[in-house]
Amino acid sequence: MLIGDVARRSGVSARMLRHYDQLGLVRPTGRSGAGYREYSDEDIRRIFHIESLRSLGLSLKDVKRALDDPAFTPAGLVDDLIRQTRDRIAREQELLTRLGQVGAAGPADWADVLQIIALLQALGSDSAGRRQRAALSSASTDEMPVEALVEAALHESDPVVAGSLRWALAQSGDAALALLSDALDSPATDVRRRAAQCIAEFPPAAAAGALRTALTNDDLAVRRYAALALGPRGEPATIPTLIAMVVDEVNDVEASDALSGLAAAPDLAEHIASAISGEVARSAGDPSARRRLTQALADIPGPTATSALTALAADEDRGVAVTAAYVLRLRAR
Amino acid sequence: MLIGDVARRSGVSARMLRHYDQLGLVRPTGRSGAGYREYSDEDIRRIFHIESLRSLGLSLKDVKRALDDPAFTPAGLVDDLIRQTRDRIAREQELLTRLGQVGAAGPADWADVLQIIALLQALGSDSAGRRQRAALSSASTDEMPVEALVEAALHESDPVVAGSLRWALAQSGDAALALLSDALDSPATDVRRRAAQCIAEFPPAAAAGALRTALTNDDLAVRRYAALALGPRGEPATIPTLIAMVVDEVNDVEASDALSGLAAAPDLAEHIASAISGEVARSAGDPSARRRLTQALADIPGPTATSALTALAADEDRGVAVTAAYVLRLRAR
DNA sequence: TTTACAGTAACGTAGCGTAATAGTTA
DNA sequence: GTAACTATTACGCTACGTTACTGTAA
Repeated sequence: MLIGDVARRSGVSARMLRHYDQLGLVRPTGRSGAGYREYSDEDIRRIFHIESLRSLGLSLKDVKRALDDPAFTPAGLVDDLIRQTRDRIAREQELLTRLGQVGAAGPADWADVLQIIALLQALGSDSAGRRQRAALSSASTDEMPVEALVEAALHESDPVVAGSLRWALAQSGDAALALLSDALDSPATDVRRRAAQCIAEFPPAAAAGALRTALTNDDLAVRRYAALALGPRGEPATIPTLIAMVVDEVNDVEASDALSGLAAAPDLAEHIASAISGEVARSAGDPSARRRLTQALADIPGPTATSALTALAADEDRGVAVTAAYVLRLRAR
Repeated sequence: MLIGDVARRSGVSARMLRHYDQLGLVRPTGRSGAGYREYSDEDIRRIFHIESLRSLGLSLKDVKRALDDPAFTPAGLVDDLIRQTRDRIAREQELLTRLGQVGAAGPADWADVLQIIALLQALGSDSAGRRQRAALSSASTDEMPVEALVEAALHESDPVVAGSLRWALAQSGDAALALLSDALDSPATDVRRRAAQCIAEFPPAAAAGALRTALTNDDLAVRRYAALALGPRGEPATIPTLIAMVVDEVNDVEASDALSGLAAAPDLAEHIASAISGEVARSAGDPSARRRLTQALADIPGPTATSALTALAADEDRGVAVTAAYVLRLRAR
């Protein structure tokens, strides 16, 4: 069979068949009088074998060895190919995420692209200082790679850098809020909490929706961040969480402040006071919790708070009793 | 700065810096008296820009355009790069599965590899005939690519080919059984059932363990295959499923046979008979189910079966009553 | 004679590594 | 004088496509 026929039947171009000949991979069995290559059935089988091995990613050189050198076994080579392919895939995946982050930022020109890349590199750096500078500079960038910033903020362990990233994100816009809201349901505890903390630092108007959702999150820490952010905005649904924070001594000062702010509305004040006095009853064995609750009650106006304080003035714990009595004297004026 | 310094500081080889010079990508600002390239700070910035863009996968030609041609914007190109990267990843993934299948078969030489590849190609063919031949020939192969055969068997829709694949797998060995057992918990209904059917056709001794596990599978169809395979082997745990098959008219003849086989043990016979008569009571509105249950009872020896048949001889459905009476006459001899 | 092949030879691709050879600098 | 630079030129690698020019079969 002549080269053109072979090419059509095997799908290998005539050029490549000549190349194979030159490499010694397939020497056509014969030549016609005019020097035309004549391929036998055996040659053609060999061509198919070559294509089979090439489909596994073997180089032409390895194919030649595989077909001609009996000492060359597949054992190690196949494993090698698997490893190399895995490596290539991993690299391509990284490239893809980078490209995705750049693309998501919607750069207008190549200068933007360069800025974004520099930012991404710095955000991924091992040096906290570089990450920090990147976080700060990102806020002054035209096209912020929000996706990458969120990613970085959700995984940043350095508290200073994390703070800068939250600040940078807070400047960014609603796209970041959407991504962060998704992260509230992440399987990783740390990620959920960082997401909540980020959202809490957004301008209140923009973040209110996301925070109200967070208020019912399964994760206690998430609910706490949301309560601390929403409480000062007058959201009554935060009250149970805020009181629990006072009891558990978790950001209890801020929680108390938020509660006293909420108590500016008279009906809420009554509600808060009775909820706190309920907690007092439940804190029988924990005088330090009662002391914090007493201090929280101090800033809640109204008769319910006053009567609760009166009861606390007779508390078995001396510190609690003294504090309550003092607060009562102040309120009397 | 001279080329060596630049190379050390930027990580770009001197060779590449000369190459960039030749391409016009970075023309060093000056030359020394002896013709040495002298790079300015601006040149170095440009080199870093080049490396940044290259890290996104841009070719040198595109990098040059990006840095020099203001009309060339990133808009389309980044999307193109993303698409191309996705394509490459998809291709590499396919290659990886092929390599995995070949590697898992543990070929001793390249002839084995060629055989396996041919098999894989045929198994993936669109022509049922080719798949069928591949399935049949796979059984006579030294190094069976068990992984690929299982994969094929779990997704084969043509019943003839599927049968051949099950047969081929049954010849193979325990590796296939392990893979098939995993597939019993696949999220895809079809896959689970095909796996069960495959396991059921293995030599009973080898498959017993897997089948006993399958007996408690969430999928009813899986439990049925397991019961049909294990029942004739004397496994009492199959009894409820087998009786349910009689009621539901699913392979009820084979199920009845299996039950009568199990009933060779006298205590099991009593158990089966009382279970069946319980089903009879529950089949009040379904005379055809009662008829099948009657026929199943026919082959169960012992007093419980006899008394159940006696009750059925007075069934409101004429067909059931006649059958039961006839069976009772046979048993009387 | 035309047409469709065949042949050889050689260049181009991308991104470099690796010389070989010669001049420069400290 | 020697070591450590630098310069230019050019070949090699991979797996082909393409082109140019020439020869052959039907």
